[in-house]
Amino acid sequence: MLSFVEENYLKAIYHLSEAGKRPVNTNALAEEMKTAPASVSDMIKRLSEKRMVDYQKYRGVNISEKGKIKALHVIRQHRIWKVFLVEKLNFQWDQLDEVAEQLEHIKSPLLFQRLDEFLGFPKFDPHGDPIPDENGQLIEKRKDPIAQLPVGTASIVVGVNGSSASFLKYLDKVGISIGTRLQIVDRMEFDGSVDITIDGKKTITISPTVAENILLSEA
Amino acid sequence: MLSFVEENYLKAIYHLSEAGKRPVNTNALAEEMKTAPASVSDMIKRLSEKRMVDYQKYRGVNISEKGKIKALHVIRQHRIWKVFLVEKLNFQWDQLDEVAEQLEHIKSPLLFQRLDEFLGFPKFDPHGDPIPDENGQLIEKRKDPIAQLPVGTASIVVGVNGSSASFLKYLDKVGISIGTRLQIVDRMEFDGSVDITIDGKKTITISPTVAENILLSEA
DNA sequence: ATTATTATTTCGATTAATCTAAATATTTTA
DNA sequence: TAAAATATTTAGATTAATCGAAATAATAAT
Ligand SMILES: [Mn+2]
Ligand SMILES: [Mn+2]
Ligand SMILES: [Mn+2]
Ligand SMILES: [Mn+2]
Repeated sequence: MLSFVEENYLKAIYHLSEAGKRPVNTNALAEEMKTAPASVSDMIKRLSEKRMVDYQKYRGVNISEKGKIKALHVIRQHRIWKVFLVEKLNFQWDQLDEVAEQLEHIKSPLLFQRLDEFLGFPKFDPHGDPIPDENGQLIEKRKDPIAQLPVGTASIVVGVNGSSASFLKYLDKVGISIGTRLQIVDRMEFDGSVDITIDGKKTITISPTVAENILLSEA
Repeated sequence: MLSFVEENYLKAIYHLSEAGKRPVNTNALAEEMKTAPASVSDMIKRLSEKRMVDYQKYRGVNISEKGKIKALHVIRQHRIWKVFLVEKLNFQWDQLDEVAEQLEHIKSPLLFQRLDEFLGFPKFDPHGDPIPDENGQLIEKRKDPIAQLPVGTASIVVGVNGSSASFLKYLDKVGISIGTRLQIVDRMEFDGSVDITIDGKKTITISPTVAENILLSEA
């Protein structure tokens, strides 16, 4: 059984390695975990003994298959709780992480089974991030920024890049959130501004920066 | 900030002292916490330094005002989660404690505020135990076993003594749960068996033992 | 009032998680 | 390629939580 701390490390390693694609170095992990590099060295040794990571000193750490499954399990629980907090308890986006970071460590398969059912088996969390299934399978849909899609595209908002308060407030104001249907109606060649229609109702112009940071689903 | 373990100890001290009425001795606490008495001595010292308990060695431990408030806070959270698990996730009684023991330690005033609201500000948990308010106030209603109430009494089931699986299964079978309305229609003098009407529908006879273990509200 | 029994505390260790400072390895730069 | 800079690990402590064994205090029995 992994401790809360070990689970948090695994999750960080998973994310920093981009799902296991590249090794993670000690300082990056120390920064992510807000601990001293020395503490990271210690913890990596522990995780290595538990076969959760592959590790050769000075070479960085790679998550193992076993570790990846565990990490995805925690990520699943994290995201399911987020859905609950937003859908049922009306949490704001910026209040989510602090609580989900705690709730994700609750040990009870039954709880998550029932919670998942209660929420209608959601596939994406409130940020548009996909929820892994019980086996750690991620059905990652491609997400493309508006800026990279052709005029005429009509699709669903599945995520945003970054999460600055001012950007989220802007989205709120113009009426865009996860699940909103957008259509790209025009693109200004001179600066990349885009006209979009929101939910088939009103049409607004968004800046190139905004177009870069709103992600639409491929289908 | 108290650790999970400290919170669990405080709760145990609160319960074993019957809400602070009497001191708790080391062995009783060790048994309750399933630890060695030596560990209890250590922990009591820690809690005493934090002014959560009053302690003189060999004299037992008394919960302090500060400690009582903290304990009631944890108890509140424990019971609110139980309501959630039963009402929203359809947990059985015997599956509750393991999960609630974990969830009760989540640190987030906002979460409990919202959860309380989501559940409609429940006053009692699924076992009929009262939920303390945010200030630790307990509006404890008297609970009387059927065996001690006069014939003619009509009232609501607010709790049961004990929680053996077979007893709970029996209650389930005859259709009695927290909130069920019962009327005492007759009592056999020779053995104390009682005839009760359930929800104004069917009338059944319960044994003296059962009559001793079903608790009705005073009002 | 001793003695025996029981309860409690202290002592000394262990494990998990953390830190600072020092040592060592790797990488970069000149 | 040797020195300088950076990254990482090791060494040695600390704190929380736990334990078994030994010492001590309190209580009960003779
Ligand atoms: Mn070390
Ligand atoms: Mn976490
Ligand atoms: Mn000690
Ligand atoms: Mn607990």
